[in-house]
Amino acid sequence: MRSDEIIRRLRRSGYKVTPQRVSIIKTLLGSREALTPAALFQKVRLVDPTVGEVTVYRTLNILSELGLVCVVSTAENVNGYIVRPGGHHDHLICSECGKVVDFRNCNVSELEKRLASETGFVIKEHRLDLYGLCPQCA
Amino acid sequence: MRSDEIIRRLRRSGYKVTPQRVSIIKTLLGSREALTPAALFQKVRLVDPTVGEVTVYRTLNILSELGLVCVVSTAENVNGYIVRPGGHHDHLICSECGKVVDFRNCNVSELEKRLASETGFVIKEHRLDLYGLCPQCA
DNA sequence: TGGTAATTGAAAAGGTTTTTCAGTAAGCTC
DNA sequence: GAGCTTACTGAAAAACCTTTTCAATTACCA
Repeated sequence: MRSDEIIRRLRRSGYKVTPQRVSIIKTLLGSREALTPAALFQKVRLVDPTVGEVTVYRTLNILSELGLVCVVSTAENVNGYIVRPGGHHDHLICSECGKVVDFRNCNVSELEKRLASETGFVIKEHRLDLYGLCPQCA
Repeated sequence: MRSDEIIRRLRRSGYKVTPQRVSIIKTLLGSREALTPAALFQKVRLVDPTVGEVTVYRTLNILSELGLVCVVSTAENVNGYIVRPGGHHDHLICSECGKVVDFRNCNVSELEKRLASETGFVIKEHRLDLYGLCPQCA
């Protein structure tokens, strides 16, 4: 997803496009790894010192509400945010360096069907995180 | 998993078995749903008023370290703890009432193989959470 | 170019989790 | 069992993380 797509979505949903929000979105897009609010704030402040930490939180909440970012739980019980690519996807996470790779076609629909009939649940969505070591850390 | 198994594991790892820890473990075992530290504290205090909130946190950290409980991220960005049944398992979570059902035989090993060869990752474990509505809430 | 309502940063407030500390108790040794 | 040692406890304080408040500012529509 590119920054102008995200910005368009923001505007379309009635939010104003401020320079602070643009800086935050671009910084988030520029990072391959999930960023905690604090880490994102540190990075943004280098590019645009006018951005306050509160605005980082507020912007992440908006992006999260709009489904434009998703939350990754890291090892230390801290939530990291990464930009969500279009459509459903899952994560492959390096336990060592924290790198996150998205993937699709996870194909758990068969499992969903089986569980639905066994438990009576109506299954709507899922989240699959695979943990391991990336090529660099392995 | 039964409370005496957990208690044995605690003792074997060099931790003392105190009445407070026993109360916390039994309360956690008695709940089918994941409990936040605060919710667990409320429940424990009914049974055993000598247990302080700090001890709940400390005990959860120990159980987590020993792999005896696992963390479930709930909708509101709050962490809930549930006792981990022996071996690997995944979760089926009701978005409405928060009920968590464990299941096994999730069979993502084929997917793991494919991703390993595509990305070069060494995959060690995974976590699969399915979200939907339980029979009561549907 | 105004006007208006949302947005901003800073400070304060609100929550959650951890640390500190003096007193207590589990569990080992005899 | 009794004594000893070391870990554990609750309460308060501290440390974090996140949200709310508020006056000033600014995006964006007409």
